[in-house]
Amino acid sequence: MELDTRKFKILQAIIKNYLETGEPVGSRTISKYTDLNLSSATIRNEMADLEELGYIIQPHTSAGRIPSDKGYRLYVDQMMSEKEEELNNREREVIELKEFLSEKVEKVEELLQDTAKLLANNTNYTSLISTPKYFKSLKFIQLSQVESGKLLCVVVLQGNVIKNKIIDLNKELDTETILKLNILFNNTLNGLTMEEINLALISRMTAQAGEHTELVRTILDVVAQALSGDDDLKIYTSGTTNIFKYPELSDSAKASELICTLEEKKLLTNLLVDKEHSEGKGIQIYIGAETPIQTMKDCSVVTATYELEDGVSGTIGIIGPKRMDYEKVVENLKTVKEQLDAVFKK
Amino acid sequence: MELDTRKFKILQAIIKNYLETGEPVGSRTISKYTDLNLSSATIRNEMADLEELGYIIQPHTSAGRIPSDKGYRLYVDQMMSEKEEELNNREREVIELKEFLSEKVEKVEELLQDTAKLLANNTNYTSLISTPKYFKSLKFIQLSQVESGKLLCVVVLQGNVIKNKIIDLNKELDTETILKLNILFNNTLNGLTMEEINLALISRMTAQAGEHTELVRTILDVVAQALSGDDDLKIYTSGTTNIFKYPELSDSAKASELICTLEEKKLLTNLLVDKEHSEGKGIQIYIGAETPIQTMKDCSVVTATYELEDGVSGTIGIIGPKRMDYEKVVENLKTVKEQLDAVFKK
DNA sequence: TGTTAGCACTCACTCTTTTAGAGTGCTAAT
DNA sequence: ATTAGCACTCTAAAAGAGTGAGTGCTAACA
Repeated sequence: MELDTRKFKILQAIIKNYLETGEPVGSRTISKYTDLNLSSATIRNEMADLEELGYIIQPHTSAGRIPSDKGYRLYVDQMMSEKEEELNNREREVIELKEFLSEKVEKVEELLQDTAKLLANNTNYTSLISTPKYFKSLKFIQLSQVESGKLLCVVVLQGNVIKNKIIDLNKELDTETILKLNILFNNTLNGLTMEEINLALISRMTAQAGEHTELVRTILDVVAQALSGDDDLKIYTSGTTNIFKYPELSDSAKASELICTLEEKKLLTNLLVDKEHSEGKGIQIYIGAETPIQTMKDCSVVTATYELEDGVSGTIGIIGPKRMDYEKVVENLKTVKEQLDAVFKK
Repeated sequence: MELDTRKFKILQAIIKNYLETGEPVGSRTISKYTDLNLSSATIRNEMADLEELGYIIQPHTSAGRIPSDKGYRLYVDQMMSEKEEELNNREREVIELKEFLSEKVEKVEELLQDTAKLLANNTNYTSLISTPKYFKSLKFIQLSQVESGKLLCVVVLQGNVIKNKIIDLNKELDTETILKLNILFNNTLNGLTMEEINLALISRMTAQAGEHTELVRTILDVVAQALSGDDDLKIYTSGTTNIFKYPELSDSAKASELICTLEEKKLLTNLLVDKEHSEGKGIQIYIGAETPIQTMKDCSVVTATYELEDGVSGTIGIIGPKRMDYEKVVENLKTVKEQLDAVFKK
């Protein structure tokens, strides 16, 4: 049995209607509100076929049909039109966003949090956003003695991201030595990435350091830590409570589980890696069981990746019920993505 | 009508029982499970009095009684015994905590987050913790040129808290000038607090700066920002979903409202200031409507303040239903507070 | 005078039954 | 191939009945 044009149309109508109303849709509704001019009985036959094909589901015998995961999949892959009429509204949104975002480019964290909040408010779903994985290369390093026995080590990375650490010295250092170390580090490592700092370089440095070999090693550790940027990955969420707007998610058990997942940010990293379901343009859609996070199997997740430069990127995402307004969400994500790209490039 | 010993005992029995069971408690229960040897009828009479006095409430005509806010207040103020037997258990807990905490003193943020998690797990309520308001005085300042036209400004505060900012210069600076500025700032401002940096000092500095007056001003702004520490106040929450364990909080509307409040960390700052209900030892208990946050009027909140040094402190708190196990919560908070004090003093 | 037994009464809860409505599947006619 | 018609299914909401915990009041008692 194949999906002919009529079945396709009917399926589309069912899904559209369900997305709008959130109620299972019956044959009569489709019969009335499509231009197919078919009686409900005919629709019923087709629906039975569609169910057999796995695109729709009957919650119980005497209910209408709702889309299955497979149905949704088909919808987002083939049915979601990018309506041109909506561009108008969209354009307005873009501008608002721009104004909103450009106010405070300073504090990246705050910017991201606000962006998440904006997204959550706009869509009425839960949003999440991860800090970008910045900076691959070293730009500048500054060592200075804060007080006796304490060496302040400031590392500036490409993209003007700054890390610092105070190192406890076991002996005193004179100003001259510190100056020398500063020059040594900056001359040797400037512009290099984690990978480019190899053993050859390191041994050259330790050789030059003379009696301060140990210290150089310690400082290199700090640099490594900074470059790895492991501990920088932060994930912000917003609009958690929006899930209560959707009865299918808001019973105590499910809500609790979901909110728990959102609180344990670490669990969310899975969402930020997988690119399997990417559909060009850096938008990924996970429907139901497709999501890499078990607890979200009753949700859909849409993510987008914003980029600063090659390979330096973060992720924004929306989590909502499977019957979310995918078009709106994708629109919003695209807009925000563009805005973020723009802001960071500046 | 006064609260004689018998009424006191009965009230205590009612509250204890209610805290344990979570069910309204009836006269028969009290009659059986106290050593007063009174019939249920007598208890009923007393209960009627206690209700008139405002200590207990009847949810509906044919239900037992539950404590009112006033009743809880009396309980935490006068009935909560610090049972010595519990000290044993407590001692064990302390040690566990110590091991747990001493692992990672490095990353304060992580430490606090983990502490919050620990508290939430231990108590089965929601926990919150605020970063300490550090550092009042300036320890060290370091200016250095990262690349042409960009000046890196690192400010180290008492307590080794580090802030940095990159300043865009409108003109080039030579190494000598930067050195001079470094010396100027460190000599003039070292060890001073926000308040001590007065206009006299500032004008002296700008005078000495010569053509770089404007730059000095900019740097002073950075210093001021760092010293104010406004943007440092962070609040972490954990165990949000624990509220679902308490039916009186977990209906959709209330839970949503609560979680929303917890998400909007800014709203929580109110909890961290007010000291009105402090009961020695830095433990504050807010019952129901007493809390400064409207949305928590069905909860009780217990907070403790941990201190680094005079006036430098943060707050830990527990949010739960009014029928929370106050003794346990207070124990836990005390323990954690002590641990944090110890860790930070080290 | 304080305490108690006894009893009628209240009210939330649970369980069952009823009803209404939406929607289906099947059959026979077109 | 499509449709009208009808019996059937199932949910959700409403209505009703029974249960039990707990009360308030009264009258008797020590």
